[in-house]
Amino acid sequence: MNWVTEMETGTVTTAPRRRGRPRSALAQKAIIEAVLELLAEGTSVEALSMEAVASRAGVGKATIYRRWPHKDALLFDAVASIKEPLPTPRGGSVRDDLIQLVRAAGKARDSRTGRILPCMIPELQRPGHLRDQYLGMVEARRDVLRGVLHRGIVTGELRPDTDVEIAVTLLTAPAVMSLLGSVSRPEGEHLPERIVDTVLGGIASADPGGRGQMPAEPVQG
Amino acid sequence: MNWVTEMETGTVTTAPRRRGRPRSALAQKAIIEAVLELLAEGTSVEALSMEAVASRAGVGKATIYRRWPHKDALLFDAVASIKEPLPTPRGGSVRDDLIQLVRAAGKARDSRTGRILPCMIPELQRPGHLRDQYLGMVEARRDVLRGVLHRGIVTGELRPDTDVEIAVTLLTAPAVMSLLGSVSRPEGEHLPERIVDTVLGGIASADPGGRGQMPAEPVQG
Amino acid sequence: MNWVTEMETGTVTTAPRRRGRPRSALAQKAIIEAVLELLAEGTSVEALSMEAVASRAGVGKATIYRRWPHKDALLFDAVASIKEPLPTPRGGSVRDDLIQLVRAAGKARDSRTGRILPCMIPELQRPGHLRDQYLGMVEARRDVLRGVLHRGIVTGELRPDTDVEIAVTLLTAPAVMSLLGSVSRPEGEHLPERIVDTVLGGIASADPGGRGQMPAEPVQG
Amino acid sequence: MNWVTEMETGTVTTAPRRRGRPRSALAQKAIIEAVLELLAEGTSVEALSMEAVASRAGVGKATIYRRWPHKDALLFDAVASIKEPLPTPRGGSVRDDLIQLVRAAGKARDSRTGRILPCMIPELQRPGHLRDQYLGMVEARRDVLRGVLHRGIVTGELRPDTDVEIAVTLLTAPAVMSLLGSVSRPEGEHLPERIVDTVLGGIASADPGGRGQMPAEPVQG
DNA sequence: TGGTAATCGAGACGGTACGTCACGTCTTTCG
DNA sequence: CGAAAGACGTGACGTACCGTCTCGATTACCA
Repeated sequence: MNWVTEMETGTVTTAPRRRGRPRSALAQKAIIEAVLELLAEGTSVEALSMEAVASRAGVGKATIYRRWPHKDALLFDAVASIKEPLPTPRGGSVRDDLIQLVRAAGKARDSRTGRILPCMIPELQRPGHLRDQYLGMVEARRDVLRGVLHRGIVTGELRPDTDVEIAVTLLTAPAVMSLLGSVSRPEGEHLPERIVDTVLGGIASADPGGRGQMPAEPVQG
Repeated sequence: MNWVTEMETGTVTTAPRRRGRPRSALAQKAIIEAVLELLAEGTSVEALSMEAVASRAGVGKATIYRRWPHKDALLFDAVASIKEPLPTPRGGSVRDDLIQLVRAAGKARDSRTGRILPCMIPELQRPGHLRDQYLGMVEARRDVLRGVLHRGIVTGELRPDTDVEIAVTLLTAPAVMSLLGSVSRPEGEHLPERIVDTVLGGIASADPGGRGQMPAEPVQG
Repeated sequence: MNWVTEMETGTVTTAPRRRGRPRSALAQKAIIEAVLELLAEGTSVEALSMEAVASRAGVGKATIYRRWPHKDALLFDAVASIKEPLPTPRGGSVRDDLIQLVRAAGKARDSRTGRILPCMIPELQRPGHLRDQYLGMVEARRDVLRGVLHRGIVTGELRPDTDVEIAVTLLTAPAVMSLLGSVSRPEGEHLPERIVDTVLGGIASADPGGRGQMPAEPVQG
Repeated sequence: MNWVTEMETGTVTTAPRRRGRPRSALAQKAIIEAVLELLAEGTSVEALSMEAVASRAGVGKATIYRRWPHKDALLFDAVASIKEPLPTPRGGSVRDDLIQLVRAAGKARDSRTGRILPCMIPELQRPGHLRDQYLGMVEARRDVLRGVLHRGIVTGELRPDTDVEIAVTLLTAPAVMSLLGSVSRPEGEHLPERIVDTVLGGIASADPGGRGQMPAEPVQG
């Protein structure tokens, strides 16, 4: 899942137990924690220096580079370490499950997490480890959502012609908006409920002359 | 609107014409263009060096720093310079207008623009010039969307209890997704139409037992 | 004698009177004066900037470069401008003439002059305009000294086997020392007289066994 | 004695051995050597850039600035490092000792040394480390000369009324002249012998009417 | 229990980019 | 048309980090 465990996790049985002094688990944790502290304090990814991390963690620079090959790798692990566990829908009504998932996703805008995640976005533009692993994490969450939607179609709670991908995108929208941080977002009570209900019910009038539900004709941009 | 025009725009009537050799408009343009080229080539914000910009633009470093005080300022102006003009809805049916706006927003994922915009996201987390100006630009676009939605409520095309802020968020989501770049996005033909129609019509069945439209009871996380 | 006069001195009669605004003689003087002020204030040649000169003189940089091609050229002219006129011996006794010349040379350690001249020394190491012109000025002064010494040999005031070149060097010594500025120098009343009398009379005892006047034998280092 | 040893020399007994990787003695030497090479190649102090030094020495700029705070400091240490050891007179006749000392001083005009030393002269005008330390080195050499002259007075080889300070200045002059480099200097065989003998014996005729030894009357400039 | 070996904090290493300043030239407007 | 003002491309300044490399000191294990 990350650089450190990759290199430390071997076959369970063999466990060749590298000779010499083992690596300090405290140092490991202190380094990750130092990165998160600095990012949460408003240090930009650009301005975050390995030297500052080492100093804040009370650790030598070599101790960091022994574990992570690059600054990017450390950053990714640090960000990955704050991920909440994958939510599992309770299996009640589709509406209840969606509300639960949207609420869980909305937690991502919590104080520290919400300030840290956006730092990684530019790194996701170019192909590479960070992008692939980050994408995997995001897709896992979206798959949970897809599962609930497909179940809703099967149970008849959702219309059979439901555009699942579009629906996933819409239900994820508020969490994604919170990543941007600076745009105004809907607020108030029962936000997850309002979102889910809007997606479920739509906003068009029941019948304003046939418009809204069926496209009158394709519109060219 | 940006650092350069701020310092060059004086009282409209007087135009005192600063003494000495005027700043070269060619250099100005070459610098911005060099930044955009480098970003589009995959250079990360972190790796984008003023020295590379100067070299690419065929310009001295001092010529850059004479115009922008920081790398951030230059980056913001460069990104701001590629903004498309604010779209104006044609004023047909609400559905048509929304499709037009979503399509216009989707154009942001065009080759160069789409690769450049995400670079600025981390800069938007901390208060400052970049955040405020970027926010202003984004809100202007969202206001256009709000206007169309309110008109729909008045004309009866949209339900009177429509949650406008939620709807704005849902309709903006796909464009934002494409900015993030790394998550899977819905694809295929007539994407703007599908998005708008999903938001307009919802996904819930007409009546699977009263669920979907009205919450049975508030759900606690 | 310097860059400016070379290019400005024409035939007296013709005086073609160049068109346009004549060059300001005030600017010329202000520039030289600014250089001397800055050097006397302790600004090293290395730290002395054309920008500072222009600012101090209340002059544009181009006005300087229109007159002198390089910083070195300006520096040389500035230093040359403080040279006292060539001394002419009165033609009395050789001793009196030497004292007069030594005293005139000693004046070079006057406050401002003494602080400025040493700045040029490193520039004299490499061939070039500065070196050649400076060398010419120095040699002119030494030639006056040589003339007096040769006259002394003719009149019998000096010994016929006098090593003129060595004597010139010795008589110039104190002035040269004052260029170094930091070494301890002889002080007290009647310094020129003491120097000349020491060179004239030597320091060896009249007869401590033949030593001192005539070498007992050549000594190898 | 210089910046580096100052900071590395601790209490002789304890030698606390600073933590971390020790500074490379090779880099130290390479840097000094690079400065001397560049100066000897004719690079002026003004034109000598730290970047060129680092490049020539195959060293990072930080490695230089870790050891010397300023360009001046590095220059001084570089120049100080080429100082020949203090000469010790053999203790023969005063004449022999003086010739030995003058010859030793004359060696300073050897190829590289002679081209490097004059670079420092302007730095000696303003108070500061360079001036003080340079002054100390020069005075040590002059003290050796003073010692020989005083011994000569005691042994009777020199006249009891010898003006020691003037004599020191005269005997040092030729070496100083050679440092200045651009003025014409006496040349030929047995130069140290000719200088010493001229100073010892003077140049005045034995008796051209009482002049030369005793001033007829004080002369005012 | 005493080697052996990899770890630790510390910090120097060769580089690269930063943002500033001065060079000598060029291009404006004003007098 | 010259003078001032000041922008131009160039390149060095001294600083800060990068990722690597020694240091002496500190742990574990294995013999």
